[in-house]
Amino acid sequence: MSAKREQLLDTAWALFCQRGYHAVGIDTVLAEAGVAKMTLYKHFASKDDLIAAAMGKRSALILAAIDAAVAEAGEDPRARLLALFDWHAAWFCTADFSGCAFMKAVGEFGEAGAKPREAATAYKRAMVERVENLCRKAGLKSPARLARQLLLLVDGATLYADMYRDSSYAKDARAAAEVLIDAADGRS
Amino acid sequence: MSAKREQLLDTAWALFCQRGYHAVGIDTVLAEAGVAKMTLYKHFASKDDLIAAAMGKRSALILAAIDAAVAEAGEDPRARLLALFDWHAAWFCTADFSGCAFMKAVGEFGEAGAKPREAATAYKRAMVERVENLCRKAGLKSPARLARQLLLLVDGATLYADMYRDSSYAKDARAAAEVLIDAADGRS
DNA sequence: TGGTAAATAGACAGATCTGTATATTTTATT
DNA sequence: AATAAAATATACAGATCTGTCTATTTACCA
Repeated sequence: MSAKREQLLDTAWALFCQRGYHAVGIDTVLAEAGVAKMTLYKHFASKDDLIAAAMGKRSALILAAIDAAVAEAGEDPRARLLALFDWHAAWFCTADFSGCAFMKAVGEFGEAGAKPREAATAYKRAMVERVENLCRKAGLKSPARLARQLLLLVDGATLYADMYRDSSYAKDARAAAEVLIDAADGRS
Repeated sequence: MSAKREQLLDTAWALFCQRGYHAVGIDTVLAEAGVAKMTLYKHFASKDDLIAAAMGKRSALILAAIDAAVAEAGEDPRARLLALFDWHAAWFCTADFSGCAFMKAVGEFGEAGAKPREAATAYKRAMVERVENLCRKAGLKSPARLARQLLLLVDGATLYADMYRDSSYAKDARAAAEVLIDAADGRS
């Protein structure tokens, strides 16, 4: 609703993703967003709350984008699964790609109840659920396990693409995924 | 050489890995290690230096442990490759497992020249080199690509095992690795 | 046992951090 | 134009952070 609130969420997401959650102070976010400090604390109870809210907003956007990419891939179940990898490949090639802020949150917020950590696990849970459904609808064997394995590839690729600033890991992940999918396909 | 120095490196590694690099202050490390502040700054120029040194020490230890596990796996090339996954599975089950400090360093030190980041990339590079050699000696097709793919699985599993505190991702990664290895094996 | 190196305690500077308090100004709506 | 809500500026408290300084004590080794 509030434009300033959205500005904060977007700026916070970008900065935290680039430089880390603890390394970036509130004042930096405020300066970059062009928002006063009191506005932040009127919208969010704490820095952790801002972080969790930014992750929540982004989670919804990303999941919607992936759903759209899957839908665009047509009816073929195999193509729908591979659309996930193509979406990530395109993401890795964006100019401001700097890794997955959800997995970075796991690294920085080790404590069990921390809100950013919970936001991250919720996102990944939603992700694996989607992939599992795709696997199941494709009639693949052991859909739950296959979904987990495919996400190991996706997140592994995201990590390495960020680490070496090399988008080509997406291709490797996709190729590996094809092998796993073929192996789980009873008709082949 | 110095016992205090080693104490610092080991304590720093454990704390940073558990709670994050920026979230843990020097004073916490000193208190936990039972070492005076001046001793730290006589051995290391800065906190980043301490971090990088701790990563360097641990890198050598881990690579040696993995080499030993591979050697123990015998002569069969496939078994040698899978030993990597078994080693990780055992690691995930340790009481104090809290993810991979190298990949967490990538998340927290985004700047290109940062010492902890360089220590992390160096470690992962040594790792992929080893796996690539194993793939090559096993006579597998596209050994370089396969090595990268296997490491996507390894690090993906490490991430999820930490995230959900669930060691079973090692099994999924291993099973996927077997499929990829079989597919790359011309004799099968 | 004397001398040298390593480690210590503890205070401190200076910066930065999160979060709050107060009073003012802008914006939007009616 | 009047009123209510949203956002602002600014200062501040209190904590925490890295890194330094000085003086003292411990440990080792010839």
